[in-house]
Amino acid sequence: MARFDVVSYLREQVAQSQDERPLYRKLQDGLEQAINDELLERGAFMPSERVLSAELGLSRVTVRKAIDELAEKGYLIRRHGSKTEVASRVEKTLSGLSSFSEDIRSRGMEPGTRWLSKEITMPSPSEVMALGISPSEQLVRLERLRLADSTPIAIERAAVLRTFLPSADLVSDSLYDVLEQRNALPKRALQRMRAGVVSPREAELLQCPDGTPIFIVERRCFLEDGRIVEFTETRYNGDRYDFVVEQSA
Amino acid sequence: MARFDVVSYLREQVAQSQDERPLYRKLQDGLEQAINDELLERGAFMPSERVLSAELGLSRVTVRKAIDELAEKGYLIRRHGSKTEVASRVEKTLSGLSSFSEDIRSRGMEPGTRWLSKEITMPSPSEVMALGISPSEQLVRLERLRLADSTPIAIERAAVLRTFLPSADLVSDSLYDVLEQRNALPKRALQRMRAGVVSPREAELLQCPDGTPIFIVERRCFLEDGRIVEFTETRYNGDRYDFVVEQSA
DNA sequence: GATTGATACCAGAATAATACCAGTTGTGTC
DNA sequence: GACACAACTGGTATTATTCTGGTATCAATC
Repeated sequence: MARFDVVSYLREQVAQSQDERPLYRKLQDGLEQAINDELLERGAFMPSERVLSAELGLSRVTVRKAIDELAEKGYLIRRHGSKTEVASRVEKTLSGLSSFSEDIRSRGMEPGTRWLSKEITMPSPSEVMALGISPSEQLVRLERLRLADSTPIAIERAAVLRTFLPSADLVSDSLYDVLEQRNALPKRALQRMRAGVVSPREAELLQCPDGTPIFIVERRCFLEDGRIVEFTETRYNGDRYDFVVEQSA
Repeated sequence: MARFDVVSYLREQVAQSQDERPLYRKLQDGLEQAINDELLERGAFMPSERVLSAELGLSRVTVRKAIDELAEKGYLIRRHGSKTEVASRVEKTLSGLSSFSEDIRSRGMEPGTRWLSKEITMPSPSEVMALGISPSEQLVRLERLRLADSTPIAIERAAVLRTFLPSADLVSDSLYDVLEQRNALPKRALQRMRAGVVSPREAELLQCPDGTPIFIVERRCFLEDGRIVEFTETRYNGDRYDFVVEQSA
């Protein structure tokens, strides 16, 4: 997109005065919108901070803050001495399915993770059923604790076929980043939600009392061609977590 | 939402003098209502305390107390030096949530219903909040047991505004049939799902043991013009019921 | 004690303007 | 093409002001 167009688009976004957002937030939201709507194309370069600052009538500090936030979220790529580039991939994998981290952040809390184990191992009976494999076929299992404001909130156990993930060591932070690099990013998911009661091990990991209700989410992720990639079970402390969904007729 | 709109809406809420609620509670309830009805959108920023105090004619202590209470409940996010933000429970848009009867039938079981009560009555505190009515305004409450193959599986409690349903006797089988006849068929719903533990009364009705996990679904149904019609809470026996939904990119 | 008001002060965020440093890109010359 | 230099870029820092939430105090009323 030509600079002229981007800048006037952003100028409109920032000029909106009927709401209480800080200026950097208006610019951030405007940029994010421009990227999502492909007014700012993937791989394109942004006007420089100084140009945006001058053209939008904002201080460079304000412009930088907006850009930094989007870089943090993966929308933009920052390189010292070089113009900022629109990332060629956007984080979202499945529409309407936000990541745990996004979800926790949206509740005003800080997300965190603690790895419990990453191994190649034999599948459990439910993993055999879910992934449709033989009981003697090994898989990669990733188990971690999910935190919100440093409080354990969920135990997540992901089982991934070795076809798509040969080694557990490939995953440092995000499983989906690795799957994407390997052209195995899921396009469809089935989620099953139910309630349960905390087990002694879970009670210890989640630091909650016996009898605490558990919100259990099983997720099966599929490629476009229908092959299953991953089976993940997440067990949330039911006293601390809920799901909100929207439905329209 | 524009500050002007928020402030005049809240001014109306606070001006209600027909009840005994303290001022901070009126403001708190008004804010909660505005958030639930999405007049105050998730992720939006509030006017500052000082602006609200001046515009609503309340002391800042009063405004702060209302906001603090909502922040404590997770509706608002407080950040020192920065305006208060409406928490965004990231809402997932899901397809495939079907009616109870359809769902049970698709599992090869026969759905059934047993009415526990149909009455015009005073609202509970959560119904007051959910429907945005005054505590002295009566509503229609319909309580029934949901069966699968004659086994009790859920307790459903629906509260409907008398604007849309003047009498409980109008409902013989399906609430939605009646609402449709009265041109009040909901077009949109928000559902909140969480886990809990069965109460003694529920254990008796659902014929399940103490400690059984409960899958709780709260549903708020809206007309096309945004007005709320109904607030329903359904408590499912977690050992017998789960939800399966599909999502795609 | 709870509610509510008025006022004062503190700490942090948002924003602006300016200066300087380090890295990249563009341009001109050989 | 290689190289030097200028211009541009992002990165960091400083000073300053204003607005924000956070805390405290005194006071009146129910």
